Amino acid sequence: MDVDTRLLRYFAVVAEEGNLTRAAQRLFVSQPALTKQVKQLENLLGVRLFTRSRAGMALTEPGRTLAERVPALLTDWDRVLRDTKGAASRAARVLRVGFLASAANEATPEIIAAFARRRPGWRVEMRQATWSNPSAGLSDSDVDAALLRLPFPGQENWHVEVLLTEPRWVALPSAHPLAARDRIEFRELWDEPFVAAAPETGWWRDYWLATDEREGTRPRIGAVTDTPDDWLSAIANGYGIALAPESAARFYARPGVTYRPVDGVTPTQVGVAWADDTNPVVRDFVKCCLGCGASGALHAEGHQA
Amino acid sequence: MDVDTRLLRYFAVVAEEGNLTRAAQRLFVSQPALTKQVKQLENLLGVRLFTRSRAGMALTEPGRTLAERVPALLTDWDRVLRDTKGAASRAARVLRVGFLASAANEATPEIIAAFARRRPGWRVEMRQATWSNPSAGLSDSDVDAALLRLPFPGQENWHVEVLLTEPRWVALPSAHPLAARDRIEFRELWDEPFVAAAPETGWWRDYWLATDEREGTRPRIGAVTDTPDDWLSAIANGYGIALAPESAARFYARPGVTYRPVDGVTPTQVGVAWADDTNPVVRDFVKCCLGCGASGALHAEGHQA
DNA sequence: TGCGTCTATAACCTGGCGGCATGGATGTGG
DNA sequence: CCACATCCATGCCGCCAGGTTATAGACGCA
Repeated sequence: MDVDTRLLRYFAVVAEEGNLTRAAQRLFVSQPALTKQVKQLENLLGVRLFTRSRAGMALTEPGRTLAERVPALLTDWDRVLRDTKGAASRAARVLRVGFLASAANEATPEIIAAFARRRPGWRVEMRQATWSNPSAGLSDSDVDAALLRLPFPGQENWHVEVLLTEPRWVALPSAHPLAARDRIEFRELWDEPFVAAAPETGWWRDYWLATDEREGTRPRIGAVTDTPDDWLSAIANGYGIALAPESAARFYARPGVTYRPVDGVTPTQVGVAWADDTNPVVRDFVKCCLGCGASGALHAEGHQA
Repeated sequence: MDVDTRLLRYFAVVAEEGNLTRAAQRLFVSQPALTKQVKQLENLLGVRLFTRSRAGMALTEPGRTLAERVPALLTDWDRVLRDTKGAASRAARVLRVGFLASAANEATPEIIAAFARRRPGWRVEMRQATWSNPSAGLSDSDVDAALLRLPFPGQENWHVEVLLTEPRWVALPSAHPLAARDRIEFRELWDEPFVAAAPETGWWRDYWLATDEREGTRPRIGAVTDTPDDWLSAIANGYGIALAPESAARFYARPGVTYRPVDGVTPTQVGVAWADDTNPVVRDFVKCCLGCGASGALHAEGHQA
């Protein structure tokens, strides 16, 4: 009897949530689709897994049995997936490193060089990820390690080391009145339209909208972008403003976009994350990040700030 | 990253077989369909799993990694499936027993009665299976135990106890010339058209065509049926003849169909099979089968034979 | 009585799976 | 040397299953 792991994921979330509507939101599918999928799983097994009521979905006895064991199945599968993809890159002597645009910085070339010295014969393959993939391929085991902005969704599932911390600034259209100012209070930006990440990124989106630091004020969304290019264009074209790491001022300078320091938002960090702590090659890479990354990045920053 | 277990099953068979064409036959799908599925799995993982050549499909290094671990994943899933369905029947105090039509006999009611005495409060739910499901639901964990004709495909995967042995006879249209005879040599039937089970039943079909006892002569197929009713009709209408257990002469007597003893074919057995040997209720049922089943069945047989 | 909060149903669109027929590459035997 | 057998790949088509939006139905609450 065959099942798609998607069905099992869906089931697990509904079981945990006890509520179709909320589960559907978490899974980024419509509620009717979830209804159908749950029903299909029940038909497939020939077992009623939930008792429905207007209060929500409550597990039946066999439903509980299933719910207890599905998570292990799914993590087993993830593990096999990782090993398989890992075997491919190991065979090719390639270390796959994902990164979010904003997480690569002056230190990155140095890290790669250091790794090359430490592991001759190996090649680093850098893969840039879009915002809609906030773990930069880690969650699909598409990469062995990732350079990321912290915090990121699912951070607790991986090994993470912080590489550097820097303040968040704001990127605005150069014509914007506030662009003339030297420093800006975040409170002054509450009513501005923001250029945001896709909704599927969950609280990652919220983090860069700083929803926690708005005292309840709802952010206005002026545009949704998925890559640095789109993002810069959207800002330059006046669709909105956006928070960005200080280093973006150097890496993503563009006519029409001005970066300014902001007071009143927490700083952001760059970190390296990886899944398999038993892989010596990955550990070497992490060491390179920590070694030259920390000093190198700080050095560069001190230089240019 | 979601996968259907079907993909994994397909992959496992191709990996084991090393040959798409043969794997497709084993899986009862067309070879192009398999090609596509294997390719899809490779695309999904972003990993080349096989190296193709005219010699067949050879696993790559990552392919080997995957092939080593997929069987365990699949059996884990089967296990969870069994536990979930089992939880449902346990909660309802129902013992689900599958049976192939020809495996139920005079002893069956007695077995059920004995079980009812041993487990008051429990109910036995008898589920008749079609020929296309030779394990009578055991393979999908749809039943806790099954009364089957031995041997059956996948027999080695389950616990099995033999309940009785009986010769195979032949069922023929009453108008058939051989119906006038008292005994028939199997060799005389080699050229007759047979009423057979569906091809998907693999060697189960062959067993009832007695292909092993034809010294290479290809059986002729006159009709394919899935249930006793169809089967009887097909024979009565002269589409073909068929081997059948001796007891069928009593249980499936019908005008137009005559049963005759056959020499030169191995006898057949009825057995009880079950998956979960740790389930005390199932063990009780098996005991009932062995206790009253053996004596009862033999008794009844002696009576009527 | 009307509203908010659940889940279920209906109608529709699309993509993927499976089947058949066929192509292309490559050894093998008459 | 050519016809054939044996592999895997491709093209085309029918069908089903998944997703979406809109809406219905059940029920508690103000």
